[in-house]
Amino acid sequence: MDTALDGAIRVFCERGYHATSIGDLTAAMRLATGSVYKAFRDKHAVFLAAFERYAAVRREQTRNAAARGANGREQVRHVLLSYVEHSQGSEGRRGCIVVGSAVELSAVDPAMRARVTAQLKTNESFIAGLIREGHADGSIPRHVEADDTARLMICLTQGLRVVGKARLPLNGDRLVGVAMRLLA
Amino acid sequence: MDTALDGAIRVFCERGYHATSIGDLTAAMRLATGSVYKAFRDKHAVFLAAFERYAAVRREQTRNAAARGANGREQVRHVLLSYVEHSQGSEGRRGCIVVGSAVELSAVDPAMRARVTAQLKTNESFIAGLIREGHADGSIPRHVEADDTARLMICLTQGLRVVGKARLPLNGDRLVGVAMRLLA
DNA sequence: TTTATTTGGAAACGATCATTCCCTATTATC
DNA sequence: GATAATAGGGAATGATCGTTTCCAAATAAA
Repeated sequence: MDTALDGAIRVFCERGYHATSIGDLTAAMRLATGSVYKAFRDKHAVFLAAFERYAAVRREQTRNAAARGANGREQVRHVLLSYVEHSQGSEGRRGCIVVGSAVELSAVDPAMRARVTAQLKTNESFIAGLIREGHADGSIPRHVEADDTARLMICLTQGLRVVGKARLPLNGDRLVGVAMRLLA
Repeated sequence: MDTALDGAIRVFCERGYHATSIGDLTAAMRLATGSVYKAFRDKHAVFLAAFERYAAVRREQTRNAAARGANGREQVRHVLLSYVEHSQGSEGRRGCIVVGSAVELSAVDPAMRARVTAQLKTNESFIAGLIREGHADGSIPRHVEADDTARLMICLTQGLRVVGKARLPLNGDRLVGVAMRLLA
């Protein structure tokens, strides 16, 4: 089932919700029409399940990236680097289902909007926590305000996905090098 | 005609391309179906015209915002402030047609992708130019690299539109205050 | 006034969409 | 081994989409 959902994630990321037909879904999930409707109530339910799985995987990937840093500052740096990497290449061109949901659905689908904001806030407070760790371990100056800086970094990460989907090249080292000035 | 296009912009921003039906368009443009097809070849042509007009208006608004600054650094600050303002409130909830096109169409529509990247690059080099002005007038230190910083700021602005569409509150003064550290 | 010409509006069309229904294997139960 | 139950696949269905076509009204020309 997860392998089928991975296929759904792939096609939903690439084309978004409305441009993905049931035919696209059955092809990507390697399931027949009837089987999809046996497992999910409707297309919206497939999208919701794909979103949940995608968000969970991405949360874990972000936490793994942070774990590669030795202090708060380095942890933030690795999170940003991870975001740039995921916004590039084939995955970057495919796109992010969270950004896609925010842009395509949040205006007309309160349930999806709630999940988008939840994911954004989770990541935001995770980054704010890393900044506070940096305060504690001395790697980030105290005058760097955690909450505002974290919200700005969330904007940055979501923007990376947009720019990456438009296929502008993103140099991880240089962009993150510039972004780290926010922690100076 | 421009007033009709403004209606099209409104509905395309809010719902995106695929979720906007011809019925939505005729209502928003205050035109009957036949009249829309008399003025445009098809739905895609309406979207393209709406995109062009939106992009031109936004370019001018961004340049007007920059003109409010007395030096390079202040000009960048006003551009960022302008983006936060446009990403908030009813306009922020409505969304940006450039971001929408990047997310919804750039994967499958090369013509639209080209226009998205053109708009991003135009804004990027505009910001880079402002930073170089700051270099010249002494308001921005020379060690602030213009191109990379400008690209990062483009990511930031596009991310602001995503986060604003998800209806997270954005405090302009505080966010821009944090972002201005990039020019320190 | 009458006749072209143009503009706006609504019904009609084929195509495609999401969804349902039914049939066929396959597995589990007795 | 026979039967019941379940899961998967694909054709049928009603609705909606984008598009076309035709008609009426208004304007300009004669």
